[in-house]
Parts: sequence; structure tokens; C-alpha cells
Amino acid sequence: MSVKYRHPRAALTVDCVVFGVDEEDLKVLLVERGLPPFQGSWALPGGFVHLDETLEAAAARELAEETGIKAPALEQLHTFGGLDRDPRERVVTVAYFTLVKLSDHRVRAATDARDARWFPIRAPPDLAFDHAEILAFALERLRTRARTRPLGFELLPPKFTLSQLQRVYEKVLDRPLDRRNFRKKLHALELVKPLAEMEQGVPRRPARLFRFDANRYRSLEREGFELQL
Amino acid sequence: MSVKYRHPRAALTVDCVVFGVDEEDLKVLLVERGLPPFQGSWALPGGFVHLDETLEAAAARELAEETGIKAPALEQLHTFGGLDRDPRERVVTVAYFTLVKLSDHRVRAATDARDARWFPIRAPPDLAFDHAEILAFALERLRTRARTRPLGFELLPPKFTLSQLQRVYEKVLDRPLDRRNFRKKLHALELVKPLAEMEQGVPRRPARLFRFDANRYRSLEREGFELQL
DNA sequence: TCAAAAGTGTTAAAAATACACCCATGG
DNA sequence: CCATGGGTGTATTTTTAACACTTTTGA
Repeated sequence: MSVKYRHPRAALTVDCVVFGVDEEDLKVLLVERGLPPFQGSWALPGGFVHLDETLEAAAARELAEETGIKAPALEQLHTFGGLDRDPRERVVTVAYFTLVKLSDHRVRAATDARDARWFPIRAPPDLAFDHAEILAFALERLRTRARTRPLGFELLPPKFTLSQLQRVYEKVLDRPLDRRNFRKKLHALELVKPLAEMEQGVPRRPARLFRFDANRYRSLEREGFELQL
Repeated sequence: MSVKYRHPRAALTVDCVVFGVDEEDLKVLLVERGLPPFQGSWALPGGFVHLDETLEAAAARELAEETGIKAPALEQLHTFGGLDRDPRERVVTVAYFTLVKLSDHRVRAATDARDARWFPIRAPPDLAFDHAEILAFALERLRTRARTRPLGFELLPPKFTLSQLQRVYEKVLDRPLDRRNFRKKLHALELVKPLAEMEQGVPRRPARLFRFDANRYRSLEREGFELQL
């Protein structure tokens, strides 16, 4: 017995909120739409879910297709099902979000995206559909997540200085942190390990390099730790 | 220009995880399926989303239809989109959850539910589809939520004693709390207000009755408070 | 008078915060 | 020798946790 197509169905899409951090800003990745509706507007990368792929796979595929980014670990954010989100018809979208090293990713637009670019979170362009609402939701979640999981894994190169890590947190939380207390708390978690290596060729005292301890991370994850900054 | 029906589409459903607390236990509301698949199995109340209703409205409608409960404030939990969730075809479900006063709600089964009953969270029956996974997800969220929002609003009558409130938290968090510290923290939030009234006809010293201060709740909500028990 | 839960403060430990000076390097 | 950010510890305050006895009622 099948219930297929007894009624018209909502379309199902996925959208991705991809955050990155560089020296200046917390940024979000957007694409310029090449097709109607909202042709020429900026929007979150995303598209229709295929019948034979999971939601997460769909999000990863669309992100790769439209921006060239192979994202690790997309995390589900929320599902948006307002009646008039899309002027064409009823479309329900499952939003995902992730963090990437901005420097790693030369974005390149493709398929139905005319362009793909990073925008500072402080000054995003007008967005298509209800994507401004989705972005706001994601930003709030990102800030909560900063307390629940380490951010640097995704956002920094394998070897980094504590100041770089602190800057990441300051960009995300949008407030300054005390250097000594930041280090104290970080070391208490034993989440980062000092390397023998130092920074090279900087016009000041070179900083020690650290790396994340992935094992320690996993065991902290199990316990459900909290990093109160 | 329309893209309607160019491709087969996944079906979209909603499912509701409804928690209640009574003197003995934290409980969850389940329905016995009257139709295949999983006919005769217990499952979360839920069903197909109509084209002209929001996801939340669909969840509220299905819950009312199948169990007779008019739930306040359903909160979106997560969207489950595994490929083989439903043996018939691809079905994506948006899960919601809420809390209700168990005593208020005489459940009555209807439409395609053969029966509707409360089950203690410690001993749920085998569940249809991937509903065991959804329930586990909801339970974890409930416990997180206990720290972020007051629970008693939904779970207790308008006038209640502090011991009743403490029992709710103990059931939800599944651990004992210190009575004096519990009261201290609660009063610090100024979330409950003492009434002139006392309990009546109990075979022991009668307890003072309290009520929630809804205004205070709203202002705490804005600030983003945390109730660490 | 007994049983059962209500009510109530203090102390000790832990965690969070505020804060200032010397150091190493490249230019 | 200067400018720049790197590195480090302590004192104070705040928060959390542990803990026991007296009271009121109905039976």
C-alpha cells in the first residue's frame, strides 16, 4: 500500500550557513543567485534535496556545487517552514551550519550561483527568501556553541598561537577577553598542547605554537564540558 | 515559471514528543498505530503536513487529532531525514516537543490512533520507525532546557508548593536536589511569588503556595538567564 | 505522641574576575 | 633602541555545595 502522490507535497530544500573568521572579521559565505526567483540577489547556498540522499548529504552537495567548498561536519540548525518563504510554491528548508578556515577556501561559484563571496557578518547584503532570519538564527547558535564546543578546530590551521585562538573567540563572541584568564581556562581543559616550535619571522617576540588534542576533545565531548569565557 | 512535480518528492511529516510529570514519573505520550506500517506498535503522535499550514500548526493539529491534547507552545526539536525511516517511501519528519500538566489531560485516542497513553520514560515500549531515536534526542533536549527555562509553568497547576516544583526538577534531571539550595537559587531569580494561601488538609505541616511571575519570566528570558541546579 | 514533610542559615570550597609588568624579536 | 605583541601570578569577589535541627499539621 502506498500513499504516494495522493496529495500535492511541499518541496524540500537545504540551506547552509557557513561561517569563517579572518584577521578582520567573522564572515558568512553567500552566493549570488543566477536564476529566478530573487535572480541577482545574495542568498545562502542551498537547493533541493534528492530522494536518495540524506539531508546532511544534500547540504554538503549543494554547498560544494555552488561554492566549491567541501565542508566538514555540517550541523543541523533548524527547519523553516513558513507558508510564503518562496514565491513559487510551498518550500520547507532544513538549515545547516558549519565553520571553515577562511584561508583554506578559495570560493568559486558554479551551477546556478553566479558568484560566491564572503561577507562580514556586521554588514551583510539584503538576502533572498527568509535567509536573513536563518542567518540571525545561525549566528545566535554559533555564539551558544562557542561555549559548548571548541571552535578553533575548524577555524584555525593545525598549528596556531594562543593569541590567534583568542582572536577567533573574540570575533565570534564580539567582545574582548582577558588574555591571562583565557589561557588559564584553556589550559585547565587540557585541550591544546604546546609544541616545541615557535612562530617564525614576526617583528616581535615569537609566540609558541599549539595544536588541538583530538583525543582529549573526544573525551571532553563525552563528559559534556562547558567552556565559560 | 514553476518547478512543480518535475521530480518525485519526499513526504513531509511532523512528530510530537510530549512530556508530562506526575507524582511517580516523567512520562511521554504515545499512540498505538491503527494503520500500517507498524500497525499495533506504539509511536509518537504525528502525521503528514498539509500544504497550507505551518510545521508548528501541523504538529499541533496532529497532536490534537490523535490524542485530544491541545498543546501550548510546541518547540522544534530536530528534523530526521534518514533514507529508510519509513518502509513505504522517503519520509522526512520534523520533530517537536512540549511539556504538559499530566493531570489536566485525559488523553483520548482518535483518527488513526487506536489508543493513546502515557508511558514512564524509564520503561518505554518498542517504538515504530526511528521514534526511539527521536525520543532520546528529545529527552536530552529537555534536560538542557531545564537549565535555560523554567519548567514548572507548563508542568504544574497555577498554585503550587516549592516541594512540588522541586520534585518536577528532580524527575526531569533524574537526580536529587538539595532543598535549601534549590529554594535559595529559585528565590534569587525572583521567578516565583509567595501567596498568602497555604495547602489544605494534608496530614503534616501545610506548605505555602506560590505562583509563577510571568512578567519576571519574560524579562529573564530577554536577558538570557541560566538556572544552574 | 507520632509520622511526615515544611521551613530555615552558615560555613567552606571552588570558580570567576580584575589587574600590570617584564620579555624577545625585527626593523 | 623602539615598537609590538608574548608571556606570566595573585588577590578579591562571587558562586556553589554541604550540611541538621525545629515546626506544624492530621491521624
